[in-house]
Amino acid sequence: MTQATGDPPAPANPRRAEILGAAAELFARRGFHGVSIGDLGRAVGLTGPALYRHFRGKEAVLAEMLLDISRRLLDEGVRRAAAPDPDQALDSLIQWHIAFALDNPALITVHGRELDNVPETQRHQVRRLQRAYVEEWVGVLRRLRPGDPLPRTRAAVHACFGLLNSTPHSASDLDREAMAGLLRTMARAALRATPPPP
Amino acid sequence: MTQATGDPPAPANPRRAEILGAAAELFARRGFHGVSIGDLGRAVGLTGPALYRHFRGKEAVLAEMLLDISRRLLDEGVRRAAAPDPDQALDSLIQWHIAFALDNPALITVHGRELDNVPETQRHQVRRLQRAYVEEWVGVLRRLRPGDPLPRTRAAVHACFGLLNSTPHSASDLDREAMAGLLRTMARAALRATPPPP
DNA sequence: AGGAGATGTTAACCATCATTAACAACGCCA
DNA sequence: TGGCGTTGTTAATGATGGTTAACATCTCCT
Repeated sequence: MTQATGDPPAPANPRRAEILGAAAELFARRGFHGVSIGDLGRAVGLTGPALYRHFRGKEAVLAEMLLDISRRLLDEGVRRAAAPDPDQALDSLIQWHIAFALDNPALITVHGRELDNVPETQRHQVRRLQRAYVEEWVGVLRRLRPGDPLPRTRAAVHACFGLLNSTPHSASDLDREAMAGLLRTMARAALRATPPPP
Repeated sequence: MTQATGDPPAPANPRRAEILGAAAELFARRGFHGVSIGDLGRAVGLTGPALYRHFRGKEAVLAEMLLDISRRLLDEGVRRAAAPDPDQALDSLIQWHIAFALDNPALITVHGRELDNVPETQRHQVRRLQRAYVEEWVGVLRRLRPGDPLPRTRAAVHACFGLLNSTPHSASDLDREAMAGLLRTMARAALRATPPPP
């Protein structure tokens, strides 16, 4: 027994998950504004308005999607960054991010592109989570590059994300294992390279 | 005297350039479908329909923009890749791409995101130009990593573009020179790293 | 059996949008 | 001076979109 109000259900509903999955693919391919509610329903075998039984609206789908991604990235990121040896922590973070990007190319794409279309309150939450995730990386990296000025360390992390998140745009001629190995090698080298003097 | 048909002018019109510049910013920030023709006109101090005096339509603006970017990247890319020493050629390519990305963050963003919204015929042209640009890099890199299987070299180039194109998403706490130096160091290291055995 | 809640559907609404039509001002050359 | 091409404007048009309303099923619990 859920409440009798017109509010969409909060619990983990299989339909909700199905819609979120289809929305990820569509948003990634055509952009948030390029996907209609009709497209979205059709992608899961429904008509457009059926969507309102599960979400408050189109923006709510995006918001929940981005919140979910950001939380998943951060949760595991915190765990991996906690390794005592910064070398191991960094490598563990890199492998985590690569696995996530290879497993969820559409999510990574949307995560990087559509934040502006999330309603304000939730946009702030997503931003906080994203920042926190970046800071996990920055914290580990700072132990490896002690003299590096903080803004540059942060910029290096962002650049590294750009590298790792390029996965969805590579035509993917490589099988998963080869791609993961390549990205890992490149990311490690990029982050360990000695930057020019400040 | 141009022709009396309703066709928009082809020559380098200052208004056209102004519109293209404003469109780049808007498309980068809100996505192609998130920008209306009214927004576009307003951004250059006109009303929406005035745009049709200069372009055949909204898609034509995007098409011309992407064609222009792709051509500029490729033209200079060919020039730089021609350096006899592959080491120098690679470094020259890296610095060219960094300069372009730092000077035109909006263009780089749109270039990477909106290809699907270009009408078919021109989309094919853009794709050809993009591929050709990638192949310039691949050609240089192959001389530096002779044993590397081709698909992996290509994937490495795509990943490197991801790294370099991350510029617009970094909050840019770094001044231009510092950012350029950082990206150059990271890109060089990433591309020179020895990948795992195939 | 029956009633309630969950989950769909179709029809209706209003806003927005891309595009075109009709009309106005300005500059330039014959 | 007169007319034509250029570059604007506002008004109209037709399509599409997000959202809501009204109505239909189905399931499940009593």
